[in-house]
Amino acid sequence: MTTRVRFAPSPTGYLHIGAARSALFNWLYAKKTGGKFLLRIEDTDLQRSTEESTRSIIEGMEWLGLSYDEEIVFQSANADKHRAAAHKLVAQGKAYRDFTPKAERDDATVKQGIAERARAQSAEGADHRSNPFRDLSQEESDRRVANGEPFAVRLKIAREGKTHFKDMVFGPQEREYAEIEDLVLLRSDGHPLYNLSVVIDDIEMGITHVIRGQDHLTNTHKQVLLYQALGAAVPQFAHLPLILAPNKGKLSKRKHGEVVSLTTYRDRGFLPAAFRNFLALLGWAPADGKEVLSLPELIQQFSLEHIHRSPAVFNFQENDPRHWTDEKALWMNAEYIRNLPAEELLPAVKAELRANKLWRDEYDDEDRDWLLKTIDLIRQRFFTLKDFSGQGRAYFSDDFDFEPAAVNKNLRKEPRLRELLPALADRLEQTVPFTIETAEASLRQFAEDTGVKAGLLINGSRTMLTGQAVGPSMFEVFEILGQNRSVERLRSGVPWFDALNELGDV
RNA sequence: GGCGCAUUGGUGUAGUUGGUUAACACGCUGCCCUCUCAAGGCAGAGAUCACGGGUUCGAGUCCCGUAUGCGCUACCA
Repeated sequence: MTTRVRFAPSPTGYLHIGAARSALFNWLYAKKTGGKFLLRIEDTDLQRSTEESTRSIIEGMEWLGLSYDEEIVFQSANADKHRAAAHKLVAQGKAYRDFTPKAERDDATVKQGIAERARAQSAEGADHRSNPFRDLSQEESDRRVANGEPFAVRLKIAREGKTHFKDMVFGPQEREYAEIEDLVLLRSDGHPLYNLSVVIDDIEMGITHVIRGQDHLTNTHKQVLLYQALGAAVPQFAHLPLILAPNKGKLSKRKHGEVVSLTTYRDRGFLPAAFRNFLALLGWAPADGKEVLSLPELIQQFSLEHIHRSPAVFNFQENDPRHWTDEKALWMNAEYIRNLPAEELLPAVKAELRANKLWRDEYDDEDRDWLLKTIDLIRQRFFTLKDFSGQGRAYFSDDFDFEPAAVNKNLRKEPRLRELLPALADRLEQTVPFTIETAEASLRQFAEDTGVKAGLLINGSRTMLTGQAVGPSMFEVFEILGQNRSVERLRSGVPWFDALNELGDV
């Protein structure tokens, strides 16, 4: 039988990284087993669901490269089927109508309400099967319906027994029926509820493996009961450990902001492959310990058996721009930027340069080789795609900023540089041909002639040419920037040297 | 309140059926390289394997309890 898995987000916000990881694991499992990966949008909560959110989920998945098979299923379109199934269960005596008036609940205090109700019930000796309408006669029930009395539909769970299922991650699970209440399938306004909808849709879609967050682990028992009542085959389940915030609390938008949104990583210069690789390592580890994995390797290595059971902490420090997200994610991205074949990195760099008006059409043809060489040179020190337009700006434009700290350290400290640098420019202008080797030879000779350390000139040049204190080997920069631009930039400094001194300490 | 799940250095993880100094990656420190900063190489700090009992010749690995965290317990999803 072909594996069929699904990712079933509710479109009530952007794509959360935890959800993105669920999608990834489902997708990987489908690829691994040669099965299908389906997408179902659980938009039954009309109040909170938005089309915009649906779009962003799809975009996020596209960005991660998680393509889905078959048409997207919108759960709201199946509401009639869900209702029909519930009514059929009533007709079969497997569910019953509950005419108890609906209790209003306050979202903010539900948890508290649950605990209080539980305490009250156990105090008066009531159990989950105490509903007075559970054993109402068919005639009486029909009479009330004919009278127009509103009712919810609840699943009728046997008093004795237990449910079992074997979770592929958490192992064998069982639960006493006594622990499970007669769950509501249909609200009194006819609206189908989550557990019913999920089960009906999963059956309908032929889902063979349900891979989802651990928050659904205990609810799975209810769903197993539903599969059985419906006479359907129970799929395999695999629950994934949750992803927690640094304080081991819940990772939420409200509390943690954009760091939990997948789009943030796209917008801040992550390579999808890098983030995907990082995400795969949250709660799962390859058998051989090799962590940087290409997509084929990831698929090949992936297995549900190597997912572990304890929650993963997503480590980041709010209010610290340097550690705004997990350091390993940042490292992974740098790793990809550094090691991907330059050709493969090119499209992402192009998009970044374009967005910052640094792209020139020549990069597509006659200057393509130069571009590739430049990318290769500067990427060694980069962490995100943003660095190509930030730190790397001077390679693509003459209009770049000087880092105050760099100017301070490499230019201002040595007043002689205001004469030395233009003189060096003269020397380099006469260096023909102009290559890494000849530029180095000329500069070193010039240093010797003028009696200064080569390092002084090198570091000064770096800041003059790139605005930065750090960067690639200077002689390679000379060559990449070319003789004209190098010479020009070395000379351009004199006027603002003075201006800078007026600024005082930076 | 009840039920469930988890607990290996700061973080992510490896530790297949209990057996010598608890492994890897990120991060951190130092050194080397060097024109800077990375990368890379080398070295190092950091874990009484949550705690307490047990079983055993021997436990991170098995059992019981405790604590802590998380999840579920809704006419939310």
